[in-house]
Amino acid sequence: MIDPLALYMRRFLNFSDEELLRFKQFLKPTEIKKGEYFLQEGAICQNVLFIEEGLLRIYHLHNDKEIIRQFIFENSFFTEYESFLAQKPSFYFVEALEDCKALALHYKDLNALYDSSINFLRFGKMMAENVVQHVGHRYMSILRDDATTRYNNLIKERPKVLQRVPQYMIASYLGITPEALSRIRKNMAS
Amino acid sequence: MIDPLALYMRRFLNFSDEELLRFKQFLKPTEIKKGEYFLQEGAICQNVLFIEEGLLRIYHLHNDKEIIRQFIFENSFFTEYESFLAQKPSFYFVEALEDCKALALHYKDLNALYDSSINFLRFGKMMAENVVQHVGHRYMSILRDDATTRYNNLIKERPKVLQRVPQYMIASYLGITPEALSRIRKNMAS
DNA sequence: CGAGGCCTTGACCGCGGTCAATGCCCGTGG
DNA sequence: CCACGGGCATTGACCGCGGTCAAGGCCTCG
Repeated sequence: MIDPLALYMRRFLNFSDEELLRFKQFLKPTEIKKGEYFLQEGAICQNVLFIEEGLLRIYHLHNDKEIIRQFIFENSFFTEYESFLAQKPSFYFVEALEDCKALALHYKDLNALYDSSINFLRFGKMMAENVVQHVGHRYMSILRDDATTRYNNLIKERPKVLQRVPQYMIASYLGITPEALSRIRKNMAS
Repeated sequence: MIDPLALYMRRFLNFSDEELLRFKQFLKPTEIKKGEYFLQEGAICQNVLFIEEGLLRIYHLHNDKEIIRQFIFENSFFTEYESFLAQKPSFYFVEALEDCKALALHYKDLNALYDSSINFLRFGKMMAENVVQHVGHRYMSILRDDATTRYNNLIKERPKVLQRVPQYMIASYLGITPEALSRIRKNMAS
């Protein structure tokens, strides 16, 4: 039987069946319908998600403008680190762009897992290190590349985004306006 | 006796004296003179540093232009995560802007420490999570704020940088040219 | 058929980049 | 002690990328 969660986790560490079973005991199946929020600004992020189906976006509101930080697809873990780790109010919104099925792991349960087995701690460390690399890339890309280059990189590296996310959100993710993205696409066609 | 390293580490976890001693056994005192490199592009980052004195910068070379990613001051840990974790060639240079005294911890020794005590693993996880937050902030700041705002934030949040780093490097760190920073400063005076 | 959301297009503007000239500071050597 | 040179900051002129505002077209859905 297919078990995307086990597959995912074993790509990083070879967890025993017993460990995976223990891990899964804490997971709570959750549905987030399109347009609903997993997290709102001001709320404390209590859970890590493993997304089985669907698509989320995390964005920040600044002067009534949305700045999209990331799109999160199925078969990956997600949490709003800043709020989750410090258990303090978040500056971000996390909204479902498609109907989502996910497994939620609560803050206290995760910490219990960390204390129960060194492998979970290793895994948590690896997840954080992964995020460091990913955000680091995007940070340098913004400093280094113009908008057209960033759009081309997105096409190459995450084509799924183009297919499943409306253009004005992609623009926000790239750090430009919908008008600018429209012009970039026009210029690329010629 | 003052022990900045112990102070630093105990701000995160209460390590026992025995643990700290074990940790320190692996540290190798290192000097990096102003202008010398801790890491060059293409080399593999073999060490984590704890910087006791001095100041480093990490930058990337793109079309003969330096893009400064970070300044690293005394009393903090540093490594080039991407190269260090995967033990693969780095895209960055790490250069001393002032004479540095540092303690170097080798890749294999760090991993031995991770295996020897869960506290070191916890600490490593916290360091990574710290970087996530920090880089995350800077990422959002670039998307959200114009250059003047970013400069003002730097003044507020890291005034030491202004005192110890030449202006054209600050400009690079902010993602603008020296000329642009000069104009910003001029406008702020009036 | 009408309404609203999204994409496109055009006109205009401003932030920041580029290039070149100038000034300033400071270390070095005649 | 002064002259020179090199590195850094500043200033001005000009330009282009991307933002802003407004209008128009297209789709979907009620």
